[in-house]
Amino acid sequence: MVGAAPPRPYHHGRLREALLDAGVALAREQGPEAVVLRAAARDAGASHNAAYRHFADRDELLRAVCERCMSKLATLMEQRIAAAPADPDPIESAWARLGALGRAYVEFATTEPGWFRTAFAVPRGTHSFAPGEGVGASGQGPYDLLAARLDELVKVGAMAPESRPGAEYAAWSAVHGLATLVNDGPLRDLPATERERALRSVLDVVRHGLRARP
Amino acid sequence: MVGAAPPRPYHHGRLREALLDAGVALAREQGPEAVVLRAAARDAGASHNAAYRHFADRDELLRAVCERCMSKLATLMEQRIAAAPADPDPIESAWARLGALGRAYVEFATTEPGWFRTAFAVPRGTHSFAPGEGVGASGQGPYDLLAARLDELVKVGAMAPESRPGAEYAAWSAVHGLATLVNDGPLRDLPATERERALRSVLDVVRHGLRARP
DNA sequence: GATCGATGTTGACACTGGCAACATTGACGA
DNA sequence: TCGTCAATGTTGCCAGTGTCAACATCGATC
Repeated sequence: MVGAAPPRPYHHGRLREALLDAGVALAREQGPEAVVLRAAARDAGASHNAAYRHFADRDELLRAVCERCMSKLATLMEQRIAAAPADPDPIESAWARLGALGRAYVEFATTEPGWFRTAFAVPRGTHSFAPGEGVGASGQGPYDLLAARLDELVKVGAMAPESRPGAEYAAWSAVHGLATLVNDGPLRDLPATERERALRSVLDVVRHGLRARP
Repeated sequence: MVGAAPPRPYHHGRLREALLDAGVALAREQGPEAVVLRAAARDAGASHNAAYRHFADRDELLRAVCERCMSKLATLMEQRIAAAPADPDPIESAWARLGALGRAYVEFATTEPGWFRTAFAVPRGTHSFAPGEGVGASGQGPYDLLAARLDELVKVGAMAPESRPGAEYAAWSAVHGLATLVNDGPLRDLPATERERALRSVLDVVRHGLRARP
């Protein structure tokens, strides 16, 4: 058994990327707690401690993985907004796009629970992502995408301008709450049909809570 | 230095309670990740492994601590509901109580962030708390308290009966979402005044989203 | 061709969860 | 009275983790 294993070169070449890929894979399967330096290094084909040449500590690796997961969320939201059914009535179209955004958020939480949890597991001490981080193809993050939908609602007259300030908080909270309750929390075992009912209820309340009132 | 340390008895006597107290204290300071068997045992004045006589493993201890934290949340909600301002108009009173409930939820998340995170950090594999667990003085958990408020809204005519099914999801999600975003998530550094604005916006959308529409 | 900085490796330490074997104590029955 | 035993607590150990320090390799650059 001499020379059986082809000796890989001493230097990996793209270890940083490999560590990130491994971290993202771990996060997908088991959530943010599983993003562990030694495991990532193993999967990347390097020995532990190699990671320290690319990340100051475990938190820095985790933060980078979180940012990637946030990008994935933003990307799905972009896709679902683009695919929202168009309606002759611009008001109806605008509501449909907001609904598609909310649906995408919850869809991500249920189909990729590990990624969803990781996206929001940014280590303490780190502030939110800097501009340009955690964004989708359009360069916008989930928050930006939501704000754009709300601005559109005001523009087409679906929502009163007085209601606009603070509306992000309400819409975001409602959808984020359902997503976490279903993904992580007490509603984690809710059957799919009931989950759909819950989502409808949430979107309905947001729509009627935000809409221009006579 | 002979006989300086008063030797505590070999058997602790109430180790289970002491472990729980230590766990709750750790959770309060640093959240659920800090609920660690060895630290709890140290703080309780026993050596590691003593804990295994009372909890099968770390998850079982954590679960018991989570349940205590949920009780604390339920208790605060009960208090704030009871203290809600009464109004001659029963409809207004009912809304005030729902608002007090939502406020209490977010208040708990901001004033006791460790406990709040722990309340919802029930280990995977465990289902929600059994009936009678995680409840306040009235024997009701947060979900029960919310359902009672919504039933009351229907009863006094503030909310249409058709809107009642699924309303828990919407109300709970909205408040839970804000609480986690502010406690744990991207809004964790929101200044207090802005947080208050966000809370108002959330409560407002819930109210107008749920209310009987002409 | 020698030097040096960037990158990877090996070895060590302290911490955790968890298993096994042993120690202490109080209750209970012969 | 005394021996037995189950409940409870302890010491010792192992694997896995983050992190520091010392050493190894390699490519670019003078």
